[in-house]
Amino acid sequence: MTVRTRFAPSPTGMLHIGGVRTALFCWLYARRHHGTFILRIEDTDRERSTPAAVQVILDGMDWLGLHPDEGPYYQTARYPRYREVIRQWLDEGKAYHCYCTKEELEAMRAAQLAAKAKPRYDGRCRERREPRPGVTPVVRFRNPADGEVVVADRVHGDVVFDNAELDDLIIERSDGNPTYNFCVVVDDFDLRITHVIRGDDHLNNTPRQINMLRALGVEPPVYAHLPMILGPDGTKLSKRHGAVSVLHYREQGYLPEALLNYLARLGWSHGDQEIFSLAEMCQLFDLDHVNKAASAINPDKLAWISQQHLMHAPPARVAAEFAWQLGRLGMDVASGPALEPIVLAQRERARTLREMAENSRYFFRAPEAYDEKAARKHLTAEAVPLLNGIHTALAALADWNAPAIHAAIEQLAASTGVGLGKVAQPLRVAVSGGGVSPPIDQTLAIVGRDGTLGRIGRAVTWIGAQAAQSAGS
RNA sequence: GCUCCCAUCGUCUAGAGGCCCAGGACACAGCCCUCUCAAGGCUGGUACGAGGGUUCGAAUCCCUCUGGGAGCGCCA
Repeated sequence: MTVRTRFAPSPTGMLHIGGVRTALFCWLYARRHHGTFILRIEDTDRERSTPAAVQVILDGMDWLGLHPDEGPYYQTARYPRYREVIRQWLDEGKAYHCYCTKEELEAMRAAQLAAKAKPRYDGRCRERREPRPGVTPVVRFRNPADGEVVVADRVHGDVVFDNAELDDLIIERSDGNPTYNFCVVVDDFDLRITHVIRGDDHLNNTPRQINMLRALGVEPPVYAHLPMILGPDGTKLSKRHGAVSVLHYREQGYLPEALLNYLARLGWSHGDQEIFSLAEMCQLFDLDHVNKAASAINPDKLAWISQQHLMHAPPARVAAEFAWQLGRLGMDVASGPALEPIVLAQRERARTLREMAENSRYFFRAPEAYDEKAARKHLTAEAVPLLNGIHTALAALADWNAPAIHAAIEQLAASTGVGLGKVAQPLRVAVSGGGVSPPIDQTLAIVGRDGTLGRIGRAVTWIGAQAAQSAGS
């Protein structure tokens, strides 16, 4: 039997990190077993589901590369099928009409809570034959009254529930719409889902779903309930703490495979390995090494993993996302230097593509001002002869490339009897505007000869102006 | 309140009775490398929630407690 997994988000909010992790594990499991990954949109909540939310889910999955093999299926498109099952269950006595009003139900709940009992429907309409005038009924599933249900969970082991704890849940509302737990069961059955991988907030729903599956005449699929993901502070994910749309991570400059790598390690492990390519994850993922305990997001580690991927991904691939980030900063990529050399020069000093872009501005535009501290330290009167000297040497270079530039700088340093840093730092500030950049030869190679010579000249002029100003004041 | 789940360094985790006076990773500190910043290398500190068992032996098995979390909707 081929593996069939599904990711079933409800389009009522955004697709955040928790949902993505669930989707990832479903996708990974399907890939690992050469199975089918299905996307199903659970939009039976007509009030809160929106097309925009559906689009956000689709866009997010697309950016991440978690493409479904089947679907998306929409529950709202399957209403006739749900009605059919409900009719059948009504005929077979597996479901019944309940004429209790919302007020009655509320009173019941209040009384039970007051008696320190678990609030649940008491089954008072179970044997009712006659309709009740003026009340549009709901349909309830007739849950077995006794015995127990065992959820054979791949991450938690066997979890046993008493049927006595379960009440008869509503499967069709009085407005005729089916409800979530019921739709899930019918869909998982119709779609022949073999492995239900989802958040463990659904563990408590599972025994009811198993009972309904059995009413349908099938044995349940394999279940795997994943632990929750918590915010950096160890509390539930909220808007304040990490519950942001996945696309936000793109804006922050993360490579999708880096995000996915991080998420895979949140709750799953393969010995001591931390860095995984997509292919490795697909090959190694299993349910046996999924953790049972909830885990907190650690932004520092995400950033580190991001950098690892930046350093090891093909430069051409990084360059594509890098271009997008530069564009966001208003850089004119088309008329600037080639991107791949910049990626190569910058990737070990940037944790995200966004950082890389912010640190690469001077490759596209001459600095408008010098970093104050760096200028005070390096753009000094002592630096002027050095800058003039290197200007001359660089202007005379036959070939403009890093080794040649490096040789020129070394030669100047040697002939003037100073260390390499004495030449490199003023040069770095002159060209980049600050005290930090890739190795100076690489930096100059990318900036280009014209740009470099111009910026050196401007720095010398600036030093002169500073001197004149302080002399005059 | 009831039912269910969970519990190893600050964080992510390895660990399926002896290999563990607990290993890796992030973060942190120091050193090395070095034209800056990084990257990289080396070194260091910090953890089995508590109490009872079982066993020759327990982070690993059992019980209780404590602490977290989830569910208990005509929400999904």
